[in-house]
Amino acid sequence: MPELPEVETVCRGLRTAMEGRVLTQVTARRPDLRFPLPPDFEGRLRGRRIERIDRRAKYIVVHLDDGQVLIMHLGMSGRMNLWAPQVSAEPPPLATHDHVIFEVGNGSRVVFHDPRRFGFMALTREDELASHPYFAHLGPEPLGDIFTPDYLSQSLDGKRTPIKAALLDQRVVAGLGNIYVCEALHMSGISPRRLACSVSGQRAERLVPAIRDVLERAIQAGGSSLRDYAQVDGELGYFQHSWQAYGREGEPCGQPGCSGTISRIVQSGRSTFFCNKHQR
DNA sequence: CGTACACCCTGGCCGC
DNA sequence: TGCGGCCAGGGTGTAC
Repeated sequence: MPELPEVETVCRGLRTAMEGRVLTQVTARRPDLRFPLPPDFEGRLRGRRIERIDRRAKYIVVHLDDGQVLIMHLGMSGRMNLWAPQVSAEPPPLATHDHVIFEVGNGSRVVFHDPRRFGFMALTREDELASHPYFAHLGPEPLGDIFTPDYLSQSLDGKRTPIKAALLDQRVVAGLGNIYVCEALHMSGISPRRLACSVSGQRAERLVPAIRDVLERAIQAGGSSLRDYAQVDGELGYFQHSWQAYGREGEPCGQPGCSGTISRIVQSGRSTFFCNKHQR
């Protein structure tokens, strides 16, 4: 159930398991993920060495030694399950919704598991990556240097949509999802219904660090759970985390000094959780 | 052009 | 226990 911090955690796990190693075998058990897999998907990956694994927004970007790039997206329910020979004598039996299996040169195995099949994989080339349809229109990384209060104010200028929707727009900032938008707005005291164009000045000064904060703390939590999970069952893609607003309808607002209650509303078809006392 | 909404798919949970 | 309805963390295509 991945948002940016979960994808970052998955990337870190995959790096450990795969970077610098050869894909000895790739098996796609069904060709129809969110989009059809590219032609000869297995053959184009087999025998390739993995040079580097990056994250861009919620995409996992795998650079191969022949200039190809494997792009993976976990969608809503995608996970990666790791297995290595030192964990158990035999790999666990394949389960329903285990769609793609990557076998790595050191004998370990990575399995893409995705019940809802909103996840997808694509192949492109290094020199076409930036202009690829998935990447061409992405805004800056929320944890990068470009994403500043000034940048945010400018890019929200004139937008009459609610700030909640604007922050989910990947052209404004790339990689924010429903949970962390709720959390960052809660932390910075901004109403999700406020018009995007009115988030500038002091509000933008509060919102940008709040976004960084919630993401960084979640990545830290993921990092520590990664160690635990990898030891237990190698399952990447989900970790326990406690939210201040998300999923807490009817509970007291946790903000220090606020006596409000968390409400749930629907904005552009998605749940928004917020405190209508301190978020203005 | 920007915004709003349906849709892709499966599973879990809740109420009857 | 069984079943229908509702919900879910994403991204895209279409209609206005």
